[in-house]
Amino acid sequence: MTLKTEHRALFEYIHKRTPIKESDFSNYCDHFRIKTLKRNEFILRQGAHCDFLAFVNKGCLRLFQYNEEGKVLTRYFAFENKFGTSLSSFINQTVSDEYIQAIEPTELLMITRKDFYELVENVPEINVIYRDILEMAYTTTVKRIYNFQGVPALERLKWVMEYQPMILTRLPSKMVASFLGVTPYTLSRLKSEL
Amino acid sequence: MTLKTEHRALFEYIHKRTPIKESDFSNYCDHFRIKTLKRNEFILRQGAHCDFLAFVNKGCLRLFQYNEEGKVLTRYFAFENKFGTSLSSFINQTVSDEYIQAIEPTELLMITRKDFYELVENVPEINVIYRDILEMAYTTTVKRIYNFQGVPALERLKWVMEYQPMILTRLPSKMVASFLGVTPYTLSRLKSEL
DNA sequence: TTCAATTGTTGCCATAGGGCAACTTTTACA
DNA sequence: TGTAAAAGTTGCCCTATGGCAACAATTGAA
Repeated sequence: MTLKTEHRALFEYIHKRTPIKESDFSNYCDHFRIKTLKRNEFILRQGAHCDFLAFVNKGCLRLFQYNEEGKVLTRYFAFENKFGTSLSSFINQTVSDEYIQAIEPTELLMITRKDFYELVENVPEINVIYRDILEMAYTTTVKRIYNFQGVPALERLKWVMEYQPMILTRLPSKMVASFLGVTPYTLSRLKSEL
Repeated sequence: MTLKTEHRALFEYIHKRTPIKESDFSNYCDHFRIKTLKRNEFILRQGAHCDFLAFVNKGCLRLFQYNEEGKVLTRYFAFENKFGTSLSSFINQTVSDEYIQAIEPTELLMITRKDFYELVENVPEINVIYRDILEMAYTTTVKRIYNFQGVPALERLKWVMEYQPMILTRLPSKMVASFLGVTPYTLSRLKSEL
């Protein structure tokens, strides 16, 4: 039995991080169900419980929240071959402060929290993958803190240009600004300084 | 056999989070060795590998790094009953960007990375504790990002006053400023606006 | 393909926070 | 416990970024 096309990228993702046989993967990969989203469609809103984990096959997810003054604060973009979830809510089964939205027409593989934790307990490769997700999420956020604390906006922009160019090429500038923690006016001005 | 005084607080910490018998804990608690630090003493420097996890019995640790211009960026203070380590380095066995320093005369329980991961594999309670540490580290850093991205300095100060008052009462103002991401001048001015 | 709606740019001024200097207060340890 | 060094405060001015308004460019749905 051969793998469905839709599960191919996820298999490669896992295979890159830990030894895994395609035949084993195919035993449980149907827990990851395909879901397509239109541009701007939400899969999580503030106040809801995040009970899923999503792997991006195609398209892009944005994680953000609103601050007290109603300003949009963008924390993360998940492009192809990345996982997206509101991890704090997913882990602790608490209400989410964050929204998750598709920015482009998007195809996801989604697994429920319950199914995922069952795989984490019973499938060593998924256990490794979960550890990997947690570690990456953590190290990414720590880098981001140091960035906001000690790096001026123009340098943050240059960093994104170098290491995450898709953020600039695929997303509206308004969202890039929100990700960088500046207004669209300022981003526009920073660009002209490059 | 009764628990040594030095292991009491760690036992309580674990006990609060997961069922555990004192007699079981005493089987492996000697992996956590006591270490005392003088004020300002370092236990980790940038460029070293962080191969330990420290539980603070008494005193306070500061985690920080320098940015390109040499400015001190403080990320976290670990007071009594908190764990401190440079988690990215600890997890990935990479070189640390961070320093860890005692701010007060400090008493720690330290366990090596090797011993700790052995306990994580073999002792269910320690496995739970490790998951807990990762989750808290992650959710703390995410909150901090949203703080820097969308909350003005005066509000950040008020937040610390309410939720982490020890930062203000026990630490020099210079370090508080660095933690808040402002200069000591600005912190001094913010205080007069309260 | 068009055109209303959204997004991006830029001039102008406002504001938050930075940095220096001078001064005061606190601290540490001889 | 005296004193030098460090830390904290404040006046003054500077810089980075914010916010409004007017305009230009782009977009997407009919």
